[in-house]
Amino acid sequence: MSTGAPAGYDPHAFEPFAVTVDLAVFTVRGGRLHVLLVERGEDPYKGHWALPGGFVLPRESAESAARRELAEETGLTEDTAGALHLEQLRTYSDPDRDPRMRVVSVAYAALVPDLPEPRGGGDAAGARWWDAGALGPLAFDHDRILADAYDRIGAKLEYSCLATAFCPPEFTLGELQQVYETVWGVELDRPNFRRKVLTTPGFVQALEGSPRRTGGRGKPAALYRAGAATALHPPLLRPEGRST
Amino acid sequence: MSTGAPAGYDPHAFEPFAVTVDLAVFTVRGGRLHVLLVERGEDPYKGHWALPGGFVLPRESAESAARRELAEETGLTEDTAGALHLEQLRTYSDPDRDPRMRVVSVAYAALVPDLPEPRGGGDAAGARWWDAGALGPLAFDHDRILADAYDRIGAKLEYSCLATAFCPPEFTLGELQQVYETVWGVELDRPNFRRKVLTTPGFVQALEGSPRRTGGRGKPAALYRAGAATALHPPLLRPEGRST
DNA sequence: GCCTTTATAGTCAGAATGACTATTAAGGAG
DNA sequence: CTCCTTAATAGTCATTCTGACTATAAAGGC
Repeated sequence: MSTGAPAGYDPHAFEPFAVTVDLAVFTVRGGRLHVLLVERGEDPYKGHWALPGGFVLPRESAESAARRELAEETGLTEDTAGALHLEQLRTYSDPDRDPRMRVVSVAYAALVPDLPEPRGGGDAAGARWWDAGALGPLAFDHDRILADAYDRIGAKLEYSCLATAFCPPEFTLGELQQVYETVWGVELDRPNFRRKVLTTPGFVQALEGSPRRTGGRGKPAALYRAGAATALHPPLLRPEGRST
Repeated sequence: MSTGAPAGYDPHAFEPFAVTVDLAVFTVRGGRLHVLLVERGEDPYKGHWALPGGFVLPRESAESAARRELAEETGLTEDTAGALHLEQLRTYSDPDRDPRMRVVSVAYAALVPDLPEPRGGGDAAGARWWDAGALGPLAFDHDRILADAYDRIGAKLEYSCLATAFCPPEFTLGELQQVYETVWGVELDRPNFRRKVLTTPGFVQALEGSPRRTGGRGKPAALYRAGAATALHPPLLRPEGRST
């Protein structure tokens, strides 16, 4: 706000706003994009699945609330997953988006590497990963939030180094390419992808002594870790059109 | 929100959140980027300049509130400026960002063509355009919001057709180029800019009968209006690095 | 009529990309 | 052990896109 409260504004005068966060937590497992959802144990939308989230506490910022919720739902903290990427998406404020009261929700997208199945901690009845491809309707306006989140990360892969956030600390270029192919739903040419990634300074960084990942079916692949760069110049454009 | 209020959650139990909108309204005039600011008439920050904005009313969305405030401050509605572009930026929720109470603010960026000086309508003591280059410190965290807004529109010019929102309904390619040069603070090669814009389908649309803008100093320029496209493929990249 | 200014047309080399082919190095089947 | 399959890696080549230019056209000012 800015122009000052209306003269005589009383914070308690009318039904107040509640402020919450909603999280679209994505991961790539088995060549499919997955989203973390929790099952609602109460009305409204009892039995439906929803994005994890919760109230912003009186003395915390929305981002702190998002990190707290993320830790509660996934058991992850900044330490356990250094690559954790949390990004504010946008805020949803339709007056009727929650039938119980006026709730304004700040949505975040989080990208995590493949994780173990979430422990059922927190207040959620159950939490599990769902294939993002085929989801039944979610509670509240979460379908819309999820669609916006999906658009955002797809677009962001084009001009940022974000894809490494989906990978474990050490990864092969094939795994990185898998991330792009999974999120975009397209196939990329392997040599071209490789050239692009390796000629972009700071995108990835070869591991010392060039260890290789063996045990797979083909020629062992070199290992890399995420580089220092955050932006991609020029961008790595999707074969077709874009959104946003 | 999503997981349900904590059992027994009472909306009136603690100091509630107020939800506001803040607007970074940009225009290009005289080859300089300008921002609309209002002077605060009350403490805190009395006498400082701030982004226009105000409370979200109990039955309206943040976007409606933003449009309402924008109309109040500029005298513009959707009708008067068809090209008006309003875009949600992000939400600022630091617990101490307003010393009076807990205020969560949804920030929007608006792009408008060159407008007459704003009438002093609304509750603001005074409102005027400021050169975005050299601004004194603003009230609250508005310096930060403004910086974020600036980053966003600069980045968005690269991959969207947004620049036309700064132009009047009919414009020349020179004027469009001026927008890019002003926002990015760089000089662009005129023939190359022209080539890029004209070969991007749907970016601009030549006016029927190819009228020309005369009265200027050089050869009269052809007039265009904004095309149907919203995204730029491939993008029009800035000469140097980017942000966000 | 010059001169300045701006719009517009066109050229040319380098960079980046898309579509390929070839080679290397593993595991698995026989 | 040897062939076969699989995947990683190394190149090639043509096309597209871009940046840096030069040239021409059409206005106003003197």
